[in-house]
Amino acid sequence: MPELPEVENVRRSLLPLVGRRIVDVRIDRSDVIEPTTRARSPRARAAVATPDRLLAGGVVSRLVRHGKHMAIEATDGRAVDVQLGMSGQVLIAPPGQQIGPLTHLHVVWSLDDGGSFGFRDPRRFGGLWPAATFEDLQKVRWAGLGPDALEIRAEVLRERLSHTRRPIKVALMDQGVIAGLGNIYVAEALFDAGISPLRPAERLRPAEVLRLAEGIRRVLEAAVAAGGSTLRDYVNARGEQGEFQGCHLVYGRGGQSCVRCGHTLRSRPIGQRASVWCNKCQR
DNA sequence: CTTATGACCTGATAGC
DNA sequence: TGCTATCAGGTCATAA
Repeated sequence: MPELPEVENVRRSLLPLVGRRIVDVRIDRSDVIEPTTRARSPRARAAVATPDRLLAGGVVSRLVRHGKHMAIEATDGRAVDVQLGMSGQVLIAPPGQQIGPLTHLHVVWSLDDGGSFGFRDPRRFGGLWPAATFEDLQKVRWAGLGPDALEIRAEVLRERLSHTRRPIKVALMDQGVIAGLGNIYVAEALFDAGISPLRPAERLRPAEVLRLAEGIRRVLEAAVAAGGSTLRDYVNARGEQGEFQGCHLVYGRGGQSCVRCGHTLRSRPIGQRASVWCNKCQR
């Protein structure tokens, strides 16, 4: 999916929404709303997927990100948690323009200035989770998330890693441990820190956790500044691609040479996910 | 409790 | 050209 840098760029490109009133919500596919309740009856589904729960009539007050989640809040308190999953996009159209036509455009919000924004998700691993208030949203949807990766502190990370023997790569992918990293940025951060993805998390030494926390922040800050990574689908709300894919030092470079030492980068699945690292630089 | 596995979806690409 | 297999930025429920 969009990982933290991509979600942050979506958030920033959506900031023109703040202060706009939502005058209409068109729902083309109600099962992207609270998709975890997909098993419910059609009647219950319809009750969950109403314009009112999707901020109809409200004025957008804030866009808040935590990890890979983004909340859209209205001045009356209502909020919607947006999760992009693997292929989700939020797209904005200025006054006088249309978002589409596009396939898999599931929800479109119309604004008081004639603009609009929409939620698109071909693969439907993402979704929208309405809440009565932002506090409810945090309680129900965000309480299980670890601290945001962009601001991770070494002492906090050390505590979070100290109770699991899973490979560090797998632990960092767990949103309950630290929120925001996915397959790309875990690989890049571990390379930056010089730590093998296979190391049991609880066995990292304090100095290594310090390097790791710094590596995570450094990589994410650079990726945010570069507009995120576009491998295939990712675009921000204005439809612009990211540039950080050109800066990947290990992700997607299995079999090529390490930019630091020249050794051939190793590549094999860890925790069911493709992983690439340098055996010499990462210990 | 922690950890592993399959399921959920579509679409792009590689190989035959 | 057209078929099938594989893979992809991520969770989630369930089983071990």
